[in-house]
Amino acid sequence: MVRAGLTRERLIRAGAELADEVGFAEVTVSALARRFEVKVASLYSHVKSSHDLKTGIALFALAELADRGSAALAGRAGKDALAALANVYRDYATEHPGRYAAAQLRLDPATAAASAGGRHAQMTRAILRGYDLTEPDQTHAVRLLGSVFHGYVSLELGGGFSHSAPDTGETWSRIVDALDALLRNWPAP
Amino acid sequence: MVRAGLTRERLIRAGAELADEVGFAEVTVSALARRFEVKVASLYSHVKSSHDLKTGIALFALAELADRGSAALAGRAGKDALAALANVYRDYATEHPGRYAAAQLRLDPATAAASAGGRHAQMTRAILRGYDLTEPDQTHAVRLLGSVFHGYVSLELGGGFSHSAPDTGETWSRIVDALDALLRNWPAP
DNA sequence: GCATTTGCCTAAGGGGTATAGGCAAATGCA
DNA sequence: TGCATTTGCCTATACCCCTTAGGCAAATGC
Repeated sequence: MVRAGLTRERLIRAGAELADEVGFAEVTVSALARRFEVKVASLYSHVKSSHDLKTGIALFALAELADRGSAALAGRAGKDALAALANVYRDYATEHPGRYAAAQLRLDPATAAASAGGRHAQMTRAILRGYDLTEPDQTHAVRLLGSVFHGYVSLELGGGFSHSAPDTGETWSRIVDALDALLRNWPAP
Repeated sequence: MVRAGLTRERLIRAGAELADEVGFAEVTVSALARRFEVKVASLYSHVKSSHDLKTGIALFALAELADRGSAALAGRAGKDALAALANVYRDYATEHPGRYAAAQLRLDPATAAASAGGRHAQMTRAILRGYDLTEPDQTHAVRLLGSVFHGYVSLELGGGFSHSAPDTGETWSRIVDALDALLRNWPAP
């Protein structure tokens, strides 16, 4: 019988594509086996479990998103950098909703530490170098930016803003304006 | 045989409690049946499906959260109101993580329209009456506040801010300060 | 007190997860 | 090139969750 050439990496990539098509929650070992025209049990030599598969997809998405962020940030500073990173998150979520959802998977501390999660925090910190913030305000601002990016994108993706004017792209760019103004004029405690 | 006295409402309440204990994703018709010491099939006279049960829990949580918001907002305005509503969301998520997760369930448009979702948007709009914003900036601001509240709370709950100083309560109150400053000084387009 | 309704039950089928053990294809080495 | 070993995918099996159909007994209504 001809072998399918399964690999942990191929399974994770295919899982990411499947997530974008049907949603991350619907990514299942069985569905993936069907996609490769292979029996379910065959996948268990390559991934430890369904959870392991999903974790793999999450790490993949986190890294891919961090790569896009780094690329967008190169050569930019200040508001320009802020808008660029903001758009990376929003565009990624639009193009790859399943992967974006995967990136939100709760990871156990050890896995999280080894993930690209730290790169994301570093990118936000890099943007803040264009503004005049010192600790602990810088950390507060990192958390605020993370919250806005994640919150907005997930509400928009979840349909929370649908069917209402003005359009969400307009709001997004005004929010970036507002964040820029806030960072330039961060209130004293 | 003694009847258990099942009711749609009792099932949804118990489902909400179960969600807080084991996580919303682990709320299952089977688990609920075990909790009532009843056979699984018995629940299907009260809820249409597993999805219907989860939707019920989501609507319950959305309404409960809106009630808390209304109560907190009564008699407050300006930054005081802003901080009060912000804390309602954060405290609810801390006390009832499963219900908070349930409130994030994506609802179909008809169900969403009949939910307490609209009350949430109205509460945020009410806060903005204490600031000097006109449309469309008011809508942009509503979306920003929603994004920050939801984003911060879900990142904090997901462990995104863990193991790092300063503590998250401190950041939260500084973020409320920052939002207040931003709303008082919203940038022109 | 009896008929009707209601509530929970048993039975059964379908899909996902996971493990054990088997056979054949690929690989490595003389 | 031929044989032994390793590797990859398979069948079989068991368990859990979801869902529907149909049955019997408790509660309700007249």
